[in-house]
Order: sequence, then C-alpha cells, then structure tokens
Amino acid sequence: MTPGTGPRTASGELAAIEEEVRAHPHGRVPRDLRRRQLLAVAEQLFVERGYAGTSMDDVATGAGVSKPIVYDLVGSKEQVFEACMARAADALAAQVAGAVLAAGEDAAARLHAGALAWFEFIGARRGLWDALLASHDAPASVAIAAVRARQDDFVAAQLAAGAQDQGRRVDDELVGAVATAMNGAFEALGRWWSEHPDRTAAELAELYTGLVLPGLVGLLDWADVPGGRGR
Amino acid sequence: MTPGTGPRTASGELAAIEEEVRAHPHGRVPRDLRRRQLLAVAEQLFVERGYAGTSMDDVATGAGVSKPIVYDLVGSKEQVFEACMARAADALAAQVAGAVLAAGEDAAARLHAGALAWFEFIGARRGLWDALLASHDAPASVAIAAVRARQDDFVAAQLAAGAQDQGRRVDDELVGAVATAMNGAFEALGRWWSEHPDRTAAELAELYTGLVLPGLVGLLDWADVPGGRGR
DNA sequence: AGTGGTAACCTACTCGGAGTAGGAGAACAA
DNA sequence: TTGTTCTCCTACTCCGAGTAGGTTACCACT
Repeated sequence: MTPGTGPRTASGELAAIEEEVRAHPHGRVPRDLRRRQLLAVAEQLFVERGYAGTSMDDVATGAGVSKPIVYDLVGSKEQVFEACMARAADALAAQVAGAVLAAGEDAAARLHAGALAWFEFIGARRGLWDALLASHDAPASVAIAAVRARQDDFVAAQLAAGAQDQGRRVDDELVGAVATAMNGAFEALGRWWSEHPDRTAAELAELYTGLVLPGLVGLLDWADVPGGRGR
Repeated sequence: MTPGTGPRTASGELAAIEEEVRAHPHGRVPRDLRRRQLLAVAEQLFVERGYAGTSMDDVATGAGVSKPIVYDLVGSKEQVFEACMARAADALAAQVAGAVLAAGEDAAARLHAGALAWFEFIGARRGLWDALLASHDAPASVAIAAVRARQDDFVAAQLAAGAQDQGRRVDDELVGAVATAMNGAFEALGRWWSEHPDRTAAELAELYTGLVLPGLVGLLDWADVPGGRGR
C-alpha cells in the first residue's frame, strides 16, 4: 500500500534495482531504470502467480507506479511477458551455446555438454522456466514461437556442422525437423523434471544423450561414436 | 442474427447436429442434443478463431442460444475448451492405440505404426490439432496437461512392455521420462509439420522412428533390431 | 379444462481487468 | 520568468466472463 516502493521478496536483481530506484529524490526515476524495474517486478509476479494471475495493475503498484507508466515503458501485457521471456531465453541460449563451444570438437561431447547446460539452466531457475517458457496459461504465441524457432535454429546449425564433419551432406529441411524434435524432447523433459525434482541435471543429460545420439548417428552420420553411447 | 440456427460452414458433424436441431418445434431442444451442438459449434469457432478470439457469446449465438444456456450445459469457457480437447484426444489416442495393436508383436514395427498413426491423425485434422492440442493462446493448463499425461502413460506402457519382451527390467521412472521425451518430440514435429506441409506422414514417421528407435534399443534393450534402423 | 411442476430459455445485469485520454507538477534551459 | 520536457497520475472506456432472477412452453395428473 505504501506508494513508494513495493516490499517484494526480491530475487537479488530486483533488490538491486529497487535500491537504485530508492536512491532517487521524489520517486521520480529515469525512464530506463524504471523500465528495468518494471520488467523485474513483472518477472517476479509472473513466476509467483502466473500470467493470468498477474494484472497490469499488480505490476504497476508492485513498482510503486500507475498503470499508464507500464504501458508507456514496456507496452501491453503480452509485450511485457515477451520481454521477460526474451531475457530468459537469451540467458538460456548463452549458457547452452557457451557450453557447446567449450566442449571442443567431438560432436557427441558437444551434444552432451549442450544437454547438460540446458538442464542445469532450468534446474537453477525452475520457477522461471515453469512460469515463462513452459507456461500453460500465457497466450504468448509469438514469444514462445520465437524462442522455439531460435533454439531450433541453433540446434539445426550444430547438427549441420556435425554432419559436415563426417563429410555427410544432408537435407536442410530434414535437419530442421530433427532439431525441432530434439528441442521438443528437451521441453518435455524440462516439464517432466518439474514433477520429478529428485533427479539431477546430469542424469537427465545422460538420458537425453542416450536417447537421441544413436539415432542421430544413424540418420545423419552424426558424430563418430562406433557402438558406445553417451561419451 | 437469425435467432434459430446459425449458418456456419459446418464440418459435417456440426451440419448433422444442426439438422437434428432444426427438426425441433419452437427452437426448444432437448438438453443433450443442445449440449452436443454447443460443443460442435465451440470446436469450430476455436479452430477458426482460436481460444482468445472466441467469446462465450459467440458460442451461444452460434448455436442460436443465449449465454446462460452455455454455462448451464457445458460450463465455463475453459471447461468448454477442455471438453473439445478431450474429444480430440480420445480420437487421437484411439487411432494410435489401434494402429499399435494392429502392428503385431515386433516392437520396432509397433513404434513405427504408432508414429505413423499419430502423424496421419494430425495430418487429417490439421486445423483441429493447431487450434486445440498445439494451441498457443489457451490457458488450458489442465486440459493440455491431462492429454499429455495420458499420452505419456500410453507410451510408457508400450515401452515397458517392449523392454520386458527383451527380458529387461527397467526403472519405471526412467521409462516415464523417456516416454515424455518421445511425446515432446511428437508434439514438436506436429508443429513443424504445420509449417512444412509438403512432407508426408510416412516421411515424418520414418524420421521419428529413425531418430528414436536406436536410442531406445541402447537405453532399454528395446526391440531386437541388431544394427539396422527404422524397420 | 385446469393446475402444478419442470425443462429450456431469456434479459439484464455485476465484476474485473486491459488499455487510454488528458492533465499536473518537477526540473531544467534560456 | 517562461517555455519545454520528462515523469507520473486520476479517471475514465470497453469488453468479455460469469450470474440473478424471471418467463414461457410443455407435460403429467386430476
């Protein structure tokens, strides 16, 4: 109810931003800082209450501000959601890409490293994952489709590279389909994990690699694993 | 605007139901028939305009009836959606289960038959698939989760049976995870197919089997395919 | 025929949340 | 001081989900 600053439990980043906000004189805060604050508040609310359970008024008052400010700085509700998702997707993509890059040349090792990074990411931010990427109640068609498309492209590029390493030239569309299927399996396992949290990211990565790698080898001449599986 | 019967383009079943409705005297229609009509109208509207684009008033007037009737006969908007989805999911499950059953004993053949049946189903009802099962704008958490759970259970049961045929006893949770991943890949390929409609169901089934079967063999001692892939 | 009961249906709301119009006050430049 | 810009607010409109309470046709039974 205090009009100044919301007393939210603050996920670290939020706390830092609100600190910065509080440092301003009469509650008058520069545009960009306010925008970051609003996104942080919105993210927290989406995680806590889901998309449908979060109103634009909640976001506004959560940041100690009124509704038109939200619309001015971050746009419609769906746009707010998209912005949150884009941030999360950026972080996920960066983590996976980094792990793959660091895994060296061997295609099988790269796959395993990527899978592990993926599961570690969603394991570390389970709430975020459930609320945003695996959200059930968000009409976030565009945002979700965009994230998927991007992840599909990444995986497809990795597959194409791996196939080329084996001197195999494969149909781009086929590779795209395989990449989509692989990401579908990732998503589904992410959801499954939410209901079986006692498993570790390493176990899931192992499972994933074991399920998918042999087929990749067969379909695309991918990697040079003779008979052994999963690294 | 005519209060009696809507002139919707009628997907066969709808036409039949509306015929039956029209056969009644003063627009007074027995409860059960009206319910089926409402569900048919709703399904059509969801397919045409999506979940968010369809209002309960639309459904009501589409059936030549007022809103409270809808609430009385089929409940809230989400319940209407769930009912539509349940129907579609029943049909899908029946088709897949039938194909698997008809495929005989060989586990690899069963997998291929199931995959083919799945893709044929969504190929034949692309609009329905996109609007319901692969819907982006529906807060149909419960319904979608239920359909997934059911499909997961089915696949898990098939996997367990296949593993047992090889005399292998495997962790139930592991099998569940694999089944979930497999269904995630199905879903993703279904979406992919919507954007690459020139592919055939047979091609997708082949691709799917080729991607997944070898991994299953390695993970669960599933089927007795020695080195060859995809049947 | 009348009369009670019930099944099918309607009008006319409430309520909540998305999105907007238009203005007020602080800060700063000239 | 005056004008401009920037941040922010009050007070709406609009739309759609869901509901309260009443009305009409039909049916069963006397």
